[in-house]
Amino acid sequence: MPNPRPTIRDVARKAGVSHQTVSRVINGKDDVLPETRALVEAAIEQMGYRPNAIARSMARGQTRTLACISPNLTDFTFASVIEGAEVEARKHDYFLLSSSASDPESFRALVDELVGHRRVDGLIVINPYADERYEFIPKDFPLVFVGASAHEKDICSVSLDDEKVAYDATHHLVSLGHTQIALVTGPMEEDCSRDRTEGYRRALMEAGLPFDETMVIEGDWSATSGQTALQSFIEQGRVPSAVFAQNDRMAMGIMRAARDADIKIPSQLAVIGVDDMPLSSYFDPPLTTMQQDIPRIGQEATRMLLDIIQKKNPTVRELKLSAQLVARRSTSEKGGD
Amino acid sequence: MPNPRPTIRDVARKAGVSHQTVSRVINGKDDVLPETRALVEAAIEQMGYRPNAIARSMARGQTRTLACISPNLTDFTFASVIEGAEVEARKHDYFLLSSSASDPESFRALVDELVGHRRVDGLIVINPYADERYEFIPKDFPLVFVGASAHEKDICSVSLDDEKVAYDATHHLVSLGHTQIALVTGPMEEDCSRDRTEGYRRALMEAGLPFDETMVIEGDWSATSGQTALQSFIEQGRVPSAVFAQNDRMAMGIMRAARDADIKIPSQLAVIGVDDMPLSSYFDPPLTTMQQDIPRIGQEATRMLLDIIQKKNPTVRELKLSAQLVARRSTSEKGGD
DNA sequence: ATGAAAGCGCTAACAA
DNA sequence: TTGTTAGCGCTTTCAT
Repeated sequence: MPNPRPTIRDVARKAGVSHQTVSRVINGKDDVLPETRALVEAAIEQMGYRPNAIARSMARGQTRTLACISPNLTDFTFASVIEGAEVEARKHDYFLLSSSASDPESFRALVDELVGHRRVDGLIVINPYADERYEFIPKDFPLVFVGASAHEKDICSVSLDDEKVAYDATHHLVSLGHTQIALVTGPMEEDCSRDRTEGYRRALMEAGLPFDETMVIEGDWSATSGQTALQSFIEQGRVPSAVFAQNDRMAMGIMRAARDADIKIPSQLAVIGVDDMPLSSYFDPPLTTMQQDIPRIGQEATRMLLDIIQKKNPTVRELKLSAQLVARRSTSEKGGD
Repeated sequence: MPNPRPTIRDVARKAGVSHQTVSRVINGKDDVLPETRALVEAAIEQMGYRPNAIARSMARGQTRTLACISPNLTDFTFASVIEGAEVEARKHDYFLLSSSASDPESFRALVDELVGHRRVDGLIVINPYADERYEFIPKDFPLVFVGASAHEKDICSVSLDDEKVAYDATHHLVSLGHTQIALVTGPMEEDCSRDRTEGYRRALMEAGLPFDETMVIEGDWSATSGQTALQSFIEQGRVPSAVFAQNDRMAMGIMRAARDADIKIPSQLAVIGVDDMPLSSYFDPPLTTMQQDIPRIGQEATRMLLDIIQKKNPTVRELKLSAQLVARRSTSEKGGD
């Protein structure tokens, strides 16, 4: 750049007004004479003036930036939440700073930088109870949880209605006549996994089926863990007729293990997952799953957060979204694709 | 919060020194007497003082924030680049603001906010030539391209060596004895697709095989487009013995179409992709692909950008990374998984 | 409707 | 080594 960027004062000088008037113009205040405004706008145009966001933040005492901390940025579910949150933030003229923190310590450091140094106006935390990170969450700051409802009653949250989703998934298997329904869970330290297990249990109960602990295997959301889970059933010689995997990736691992063991899906083993990730319909066979509107979760979280920041005291403080059954061929030959 | 956050001056008053001395302490300058430092640090501790990042940005004239604009945040490839970039940025005490712009107009608006308003110190643009967005890229600003090398010679870039990757992939098929090798490309308006097509052509040439335009179908990176592509070959009754899909998602669609048409993979049709996305090894059969280290791309881009911002002159201005063949069973029964 | 003055919380240049 | 004086570029009173 040849000469430094013009400031509000440079524009003022050129337009022959005070810098305050320029400020009024760029902020769209209506108490400026049309001709004065035109004068200022011409000067702005000629000099290529652009307001400096940092200076504005400084003077206004707010950054117009939100942060979203997630265990990682690549998991499709997290990325979708972030994208939904980002789009909504931009709609309200906010930016979203998304960062990943894979462990409590890096989470702590991140929060320290982001919130401690007042770099953002609000914080969205995805999977707050994934590990010990919740200890480092600043409760006296605009905050929204995603993926788990808050244990503390005054904290806002947006999540999937995990119990209901699991109930519906299990019920789908029950309604197809299955009585040997296995469950592969996420890490049991996550509320989400426990809630989904609870929904599974309720569906069995209602169907008059026993809840058999040996039919439940804990996974870690990865395809590999699903594969391992089914393999262990196979080794024990007690292959169920259906499996409810608490997410699609594990369902994919289960289908892989079934293929390797020549178990036909769905005739010998029905499989249902949760998420409806992009390629679920391309699996072989296409995967039946509980489809959730993930970007919406991010969107709602951002809305809530902005309400809190603007002191509007959100009407809903705990939002639970539902998921829809998408029946494909992994549970019935008649399923769609 | 009870009383407002303490400022550098509050701390100074309490410690009985000037605010400047406090500034020196929090910035780790060494020209402070140990006892003075201790005094100040005690005051900081007692008052719970934390420096304000915005004020620092204001005074220093830099934000310590970088931006990365991508077509979207959910595509695994993009998300991986972003994650790699973010991790590297944090390592250097910078933040990364990642935003998505699906079309040129929203790209323009985003750049205007980010760069025009000086909200960030540098910019990484993923897929700059995806559409007309390159017109809106500010060339007089610290900038790094990802996914395509720059047409203008003074712009830095990090990308995959697309020509070579495609050459290697095609060569793999040739070496397996295939002579009817089809190609499914990404959008031909993207350099990446053209370069990969070029590599495909070169491998054929070297093998003495003709480059047949009718064996090339343009896709859009989606699984659906891969599926459609193979279906159209099938309809024409000219199914090739092998297909090189320019990414894994399209390869997945191809495998799906083959399954639907009872074409056996790899015996009747060999398939190879590019990326090695997380579930590639879970496809049926596991997909042979060209594996790239995507986070590394983001990492290198950030490094380059920081070089530009700090020293103004990166040693390498155009970095092309390579990819490795991962042979699985979609090209040969003997492949791994 | 417009301007003047005061600050937001910090860093930088210079002085002591 | 430490303190003083100026800003950074803007918004926000409060006058006029």
